[in-house]
Amino acid sequence: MARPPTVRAREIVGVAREILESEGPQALTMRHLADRLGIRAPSLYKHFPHKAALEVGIIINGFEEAAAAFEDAAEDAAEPLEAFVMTYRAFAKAHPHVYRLMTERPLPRDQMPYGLEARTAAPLLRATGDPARARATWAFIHGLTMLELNDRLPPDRLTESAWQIGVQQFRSPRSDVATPAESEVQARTG
Amino acid sequence: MARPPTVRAREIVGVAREILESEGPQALTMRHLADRLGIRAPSLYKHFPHKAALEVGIIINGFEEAAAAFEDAAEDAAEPLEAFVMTYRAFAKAHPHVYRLMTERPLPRDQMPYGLEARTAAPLLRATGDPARARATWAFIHGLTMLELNDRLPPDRLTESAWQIGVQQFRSPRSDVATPAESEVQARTG
DNA sequence: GTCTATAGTGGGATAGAC
DNA sequence: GTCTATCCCACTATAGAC
Repeated sequence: MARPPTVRAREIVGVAREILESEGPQALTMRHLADRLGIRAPSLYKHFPHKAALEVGIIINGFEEAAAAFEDAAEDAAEPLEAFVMTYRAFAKAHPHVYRLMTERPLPRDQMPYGLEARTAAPLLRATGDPARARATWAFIHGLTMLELNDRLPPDRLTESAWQIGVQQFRSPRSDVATPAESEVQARTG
Repeated sequence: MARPPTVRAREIVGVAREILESEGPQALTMRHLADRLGIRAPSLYKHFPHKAALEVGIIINGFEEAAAAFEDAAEDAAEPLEAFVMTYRAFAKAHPHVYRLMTERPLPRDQMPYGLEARTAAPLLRATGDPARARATWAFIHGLTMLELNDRLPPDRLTESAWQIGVQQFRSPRSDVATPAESEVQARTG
């Protein structure tokens, strides 16, 4: 949020996130949220100009939690990429609807605390060593995560193998093939 | 579809897909579709029991088009994986809303023509050589595709590098690290 | 910060006549 | 296969009083 949210706004975001996580996005209506809070729907508009602002609050909340989890996982990890992937998968599985909100639309960067995106991306950046490589690795992780969350894959054992293969491939740069043009170092990885 | 669709049903699906592609999912309403067809909304229910059945028609339509494109791309390709990725990206970019419909929910396999899923998956399976490897590769391609479609990545040059790195990694199995347990051969890759 | 009341819009789906 | 008429649902948002 551009301006720091009030205590009450934070409470409302918390309840909104609970509704989203436990009942799904269709259930996150202004009426339902108000019911849960014991107030009337129109009162919510004193705290948030529109529903989208409320969702931005949930997104920020999710990023803060994810960033902390990724940082914890990176501490003293013998295999940083494995540790990251495990934590990432666990976060998405535990909060599928929040995860979708965080990844399915353009990030509202102008309404987010400065540095939060970079902080969340930092552990993977360190584990991969290069911003472009980090993005490719993230794409793999995100892709398999979404296919799992959306129940899109046949229920077989291949998915676990795919996770292993992907981590294996991205763990460190290949030494047996010529590498493409070195990508410039850049902090922002998203 | 379980039963072969009538000619009229096919026409309706075609128009529905046009609406979806050109105006987005919110625009795909029974009323709007009926307007385009010059009929009334209730009449649509003589052709489809509910809106979901109409969407299944669009999904099948999309798979048939994608499968044909992938097969064309695989013919005489010196670099099968590069060729596949180029075609896949182009399909998703040309039909973003159809692509989302095809990947964002469980496949309605029982309502689809037999073999269509496998046929669509075959070119990537051949390019990667192994079902589990194919799934990992697909996850990377799908992940980066979705992040691009959803405008989720910062507008920098890293994304093109990420595409290159991913293709490089998955082009052939690594020879410089020990491989994990060999995954069993299985045709169904999704 | 909360309320009541309500405007305005949109959606999916059905009954029954022709 | 199409129609008319209609039901019932849901939503965001605003005005104005307390």
